[in-house]
Amino acid sequence: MLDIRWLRTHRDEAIDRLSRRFTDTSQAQELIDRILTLDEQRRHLQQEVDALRARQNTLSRRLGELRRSGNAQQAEALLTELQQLKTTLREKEKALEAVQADWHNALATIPNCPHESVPPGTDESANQVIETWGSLPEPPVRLPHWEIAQKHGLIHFRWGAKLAGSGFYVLTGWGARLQRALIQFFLDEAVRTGYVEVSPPHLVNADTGFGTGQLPDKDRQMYYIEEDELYLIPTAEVPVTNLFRECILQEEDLPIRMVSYTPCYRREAGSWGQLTRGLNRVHQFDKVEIVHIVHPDESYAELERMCTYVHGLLEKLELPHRRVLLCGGELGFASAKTYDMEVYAVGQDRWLEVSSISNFEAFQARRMNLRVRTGKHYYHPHTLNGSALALARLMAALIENNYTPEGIRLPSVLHPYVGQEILPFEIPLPAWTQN
RNA sequence: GGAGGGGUGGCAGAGUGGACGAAUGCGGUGGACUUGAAAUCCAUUGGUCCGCGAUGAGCGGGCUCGCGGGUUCGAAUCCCGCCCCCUCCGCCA
Repeated sequence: MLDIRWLRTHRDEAIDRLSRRFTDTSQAQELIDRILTLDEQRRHLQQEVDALRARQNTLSRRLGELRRSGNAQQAEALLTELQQLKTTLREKEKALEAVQADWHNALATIPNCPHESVPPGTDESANQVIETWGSLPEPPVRLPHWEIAQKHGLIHFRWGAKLAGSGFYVLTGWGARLQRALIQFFLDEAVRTGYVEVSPPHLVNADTGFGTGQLPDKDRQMYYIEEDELYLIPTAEVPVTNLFRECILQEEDLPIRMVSYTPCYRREAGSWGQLTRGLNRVHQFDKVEIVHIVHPDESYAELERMCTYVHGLLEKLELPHRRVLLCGGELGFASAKTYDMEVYAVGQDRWLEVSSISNFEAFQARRMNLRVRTGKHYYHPHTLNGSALALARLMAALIENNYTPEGIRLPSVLHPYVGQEILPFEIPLPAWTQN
């Protein structure tokens, strides 16, 4: 949620920054001018209603006094006046209520203003590759992970489809073992770095979905359980950030740095095709997420620190990767600035997004009503989060880049976690796994 | 799922239709006393929206006693629905 008071005095700046998300300024201008108009109306009606209520309060109190002093005649006259006042008040209140609803709805559906360093643009082509690490392997054979994994019993795609439908998969044998090792490795790294580990519910209510900005924006992208009015989390960001919804923190509580492993559930409505084969786009994947809450002056330095941390993980995994600055149109609804970390997957000859690191500034804190107290004053802290890291695609890259006829070679950092230096192919799974 | 009890300010805890934004205690802040501290005394102490004011201090008004609706001139208080917590029963990893 943007700050309405800031919008009142910074209309042009807001339009300028918001325009980075669109093809031209007109869309941003419409959004901003609509909320400013509604805000005018709202404040005007509020004043009228407040005045009527003040009068009602005064007269009601007087009526009580008259009754007590036994002045029945004057009391009757006052009662008639108050009954009329009540009618007009109800009409005004209704009008105010309607405008307030529009006002809230309009404000809640405006995306965050991109930071000034965010390039304008509406699609991938406007993204900027900031930095690339590692050299791209050039193996004699390039195989996509779904072929390798299927043939050698790491992943069973048909089973996934059978159990839940397309876009689901079942890990088997060494595939399942690799995933478990990666989760453990990422959590250990984070805890060693000083993060506090959090393991939250995978189902959340609508207030929680609203707090981080998934609702109402991403309504159709989340799985919804109607009977209990609960959403399956699309990322740990949602429950972990919302731990602080409706909270007042002390300044010494900051910075808060949390890490959380959860599965992520995403409907991915409308996505299909060659680019979504195998593990590239699935309805459920595992992810270790880091969530930070920091002082507003610190948030952009913190964003860089998070990127450095994620880069460190990828380096330990010996994967070629690059950092991409997203353009305005590619930003998520709540984000002011986002870097993606992409890993090169040689079998597909493609860069796969394995981490998305964002600064939401005060956008989420405002939605959640999260504040920090300093003496008599309050401010909204900045929230950030990033994947560290997302597993399905990372496994895809590990499998493709480290494929040998004997098995999948593992980076040394994973050896203790897997108990192997290689995911060997010569130990076959039982025949029934081919069902 | 069933039965019962409960949800009031930072905390504890009164309040069952009007003088209640809310007694009292604790805590916090400022001050007096003191070399300093403790004790004591005095004052002050929630959030939010709107207006005036300089985006400050301050002043005025509205809303806020789990949440939403209703009754009433007037609701913390009465009625209805929902949520959460506790106890017992049932079910269950």
